[in-house]
Amino acid sequence: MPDGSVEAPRGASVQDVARRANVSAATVSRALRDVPNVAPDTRARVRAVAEELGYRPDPHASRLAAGRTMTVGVAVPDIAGWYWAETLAGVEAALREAGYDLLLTAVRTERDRRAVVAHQVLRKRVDGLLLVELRLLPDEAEQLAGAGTGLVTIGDRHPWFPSVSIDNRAAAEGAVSHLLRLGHERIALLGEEADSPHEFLVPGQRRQGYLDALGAALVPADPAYDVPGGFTVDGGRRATEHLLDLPTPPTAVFAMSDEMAFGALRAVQERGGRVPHDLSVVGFDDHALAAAFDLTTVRQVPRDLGALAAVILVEAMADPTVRHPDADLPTELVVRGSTVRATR
Amino acid sequence: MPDGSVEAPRGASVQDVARRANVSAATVSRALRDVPNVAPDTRARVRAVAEELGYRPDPHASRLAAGRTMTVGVAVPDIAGWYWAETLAGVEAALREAGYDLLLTAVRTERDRRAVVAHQVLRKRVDGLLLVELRLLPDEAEQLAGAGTGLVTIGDRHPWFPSVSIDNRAAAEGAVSHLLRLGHERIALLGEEADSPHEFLVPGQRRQGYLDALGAALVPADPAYDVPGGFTVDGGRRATEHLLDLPTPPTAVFAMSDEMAFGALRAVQERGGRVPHDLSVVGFDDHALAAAFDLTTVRQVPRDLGALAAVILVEAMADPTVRHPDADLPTELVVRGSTVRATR
DNA sequence: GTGAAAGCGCTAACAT
DNA sequence: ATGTTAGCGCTTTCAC
Repeated sequence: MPDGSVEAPRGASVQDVARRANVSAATVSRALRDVPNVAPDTRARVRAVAEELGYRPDPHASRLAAGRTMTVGVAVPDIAGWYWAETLAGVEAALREAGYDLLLTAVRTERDRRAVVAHQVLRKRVDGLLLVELRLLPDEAEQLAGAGTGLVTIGDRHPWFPSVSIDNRAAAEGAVSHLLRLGHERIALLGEEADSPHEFLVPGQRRQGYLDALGAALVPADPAYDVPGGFTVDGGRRATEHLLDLPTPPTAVFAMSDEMAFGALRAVQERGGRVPHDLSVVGFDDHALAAAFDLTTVRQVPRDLGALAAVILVEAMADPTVRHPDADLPTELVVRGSTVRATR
Repeated sequence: MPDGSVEAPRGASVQDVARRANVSAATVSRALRDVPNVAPDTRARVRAVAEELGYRPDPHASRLAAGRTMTVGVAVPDIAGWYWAETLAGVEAALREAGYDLLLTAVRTERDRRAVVAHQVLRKRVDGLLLVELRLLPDEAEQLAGAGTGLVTIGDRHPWFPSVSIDNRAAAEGAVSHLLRLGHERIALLGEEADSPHEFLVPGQRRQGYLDALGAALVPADPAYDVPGGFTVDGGRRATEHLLDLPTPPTAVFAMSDEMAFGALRAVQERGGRVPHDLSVVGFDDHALAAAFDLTTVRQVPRDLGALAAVILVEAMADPTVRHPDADLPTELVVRGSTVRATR
C-alpha cells in the first residue's frame, strides 16, 4: 500500500453535506436531485458544499430507499463476433448517454437466460433489461411483465414488449433477387448449422427470403444447394468446397453472413478459381472487411439497432405507460465486385 | 391494494425465510453465507426454506450492510473490434464463473476514464476494476490505491497493481525476424495513426520489436517504410498502396494488426499482384479471418488475457494482502502462406 | 448456536 | 420551503 495507511477515504455522506450547509439531509437530497420545493439559493448552497466535499450519493443506498438502480441489464448470446460486439457498442453508447450503467451478461444456454431473469430482474438489480436475439419463454415473459421492469428485445418480438429488428426475410429476398436479375438460377444458400444450441430466428427468416425470391422468379429451390455453414468463416469455406464438388455446382451463393461469405471467397481462391467469374458471392452484414474484400452484401447496422433499443428502453423505464411500436431498421443491398452476370 | 392487482412479485426477504424456518433473520443470513456458528441442521433447514421460497438476497441491501457489491467494473477503450470483444468475452466468462457481475464502460476519452474512477470506484459501485489498455494517471492511481478497490490492468503496467500482458516487443521482433530469415531486407511497418486520441502503448512496443529485429540483422531501418495504417483494414490498404508506389517498394510488410494486414492483402490483389510473391505480409493477432486468408501472423489470445486478468482480480479482491506478479501470456508466430523467401 | 438491536446511506411521507 | 420520522433489506456486533 503506497500510502501506508489502510483507511479508505469514505466519501462524504448526505449528513456531512447537510451539516456543512446548515440544512437537513432531506433538503440535500432534494436539492441535488433537482426536485421542486427547494429555494434557489438553498439549492445553490447545497450544490456548492456537495461539490466542495466531493459528495457522491451511494447508489446502493439510494436504490434501497428509492427502488431505482439506474442500471440496465444487457443479455447477449455472445460477446465476441462482429454482430454482437457492434450491437453492444451501440447499446453502451446510448445507455451511457442516458446515465444508465450497463450490467453485461453472456447468455450461452437456456439456464443462463433463466439466471439473468432471476438474478438481475427479480432481485431488482436492474431497472430494465435488453435482450439481444434471445427468445423469451412464456413463463419468463410473465415474470418480467409482472416485475414491472422495462424490457426491450433486439431481433425477436414479443407482443408484450417493444422490439427493434431488421426485416431479415425481405433483406435476404433482395439479395437473392439481385443474383436472379443477374441471370443466376443455380443459387446456393450458406446457412446455420443444423444442431445449433440456440434457436435463433434469423436463419429461418433469411432462408424464407431466399425461397421467396426463387419462388417469385419461378426458379425451383434445390435442397442440395442449402448447405450448413455455421455462421463461421471456416464453415462457409467447407460448405463452398462441398458445393463446388457437386456434379452441377451453383453459379452463385448467398451466404447468411459475411463471415461465411469470406469463407466462400477463400474456397474459390484456393481452388484457383476467381470470384465473381467462377462463383458470384453475396453476403449479409456489411462487416468491416466486406468492403476490403469487395463483397456484395446486405448492409445492416447493428450498432444502430443497439442504440435504438437502448433509447426505447430508457423511455419505457421513464414512463412505463406509453406503448412503443416495434421498430424495423432499414437494410441496404451493397453491390460490389463479388457478383457478376451469369455466363452459364 | 386489492388482490389480483399488478403487484410486482417482490422476492421473499430474509424475514420471510426467517419466519418460515423458525429462526431469526441473523441466522438466515449466517446460514446462507456459510459463515461459522450455525448448527448443521439449522443451516440445512434454512437452505431448504430459502430454496422453496426462491429467496435471493437483495444485492443493494447487502452491499449497504456489508460493503461488498460482488460487481466488477470493466473499462475498455472500445467494445467493437476483434481485440476488445475477445478480451471482454474472456473477462465476462471468468467473472461469471466467480459469481461477479460485470459493469461495462467504454472509455473513449480521458474524461470518460476519470468518470469511471469517480463514478464506479469512489462511489463504491464495484469491488474491483479491470482496465483494458488504459493508462492510469498518477492521481488516479493514488485514489484507487486508497479506495481499497481491487484493480488489475490488461496491457499496461503499474507498479502498484497486478497486470496481464503479452510481450509485444518480443512478438514483433519474432515476426520481423521471420521475414529477415526469409531473406527480406526491405521490410515495411504498418503502424498506428500519428494523431490517435488514445496513447496506447502497443504500437510503440511493436515498433521497438521491429527495430530490434532489423538492428540485430544489421539491416538499416528506412523511415519511409514506417507508414501509418490506423489499425484498420482501410488504413492498411492505403498504406500498402503508398508503399507499392515507392521508387523502391518493400518486399515485405509487417502489419501491427491483422486488420491492417488484410488491407495489405487487398491492396496487392487490387493491383493484380499476388501475395506472397509480390509482397510478403505478416500480421499480428491471429484474427478469426487470418487462417481463412492464409495470413502469417503472430497469435495472441486476448480471450485468455481477459480471463486471466479477471481471475487475478477476483483473487485480489478476496485477499488484498497477497501480491500478484505481473503476468505475461505467450504469443506464437503462425507461419502460413502469406510469407515466402525473398527473390529480389 | 442463536436472537435482539443497531445501523449501512439514502429517500419519501408527513409535518410544519 | 424545510425538517422530522420512518424505513428500504440486509449484516453485524453484542448479549444470551
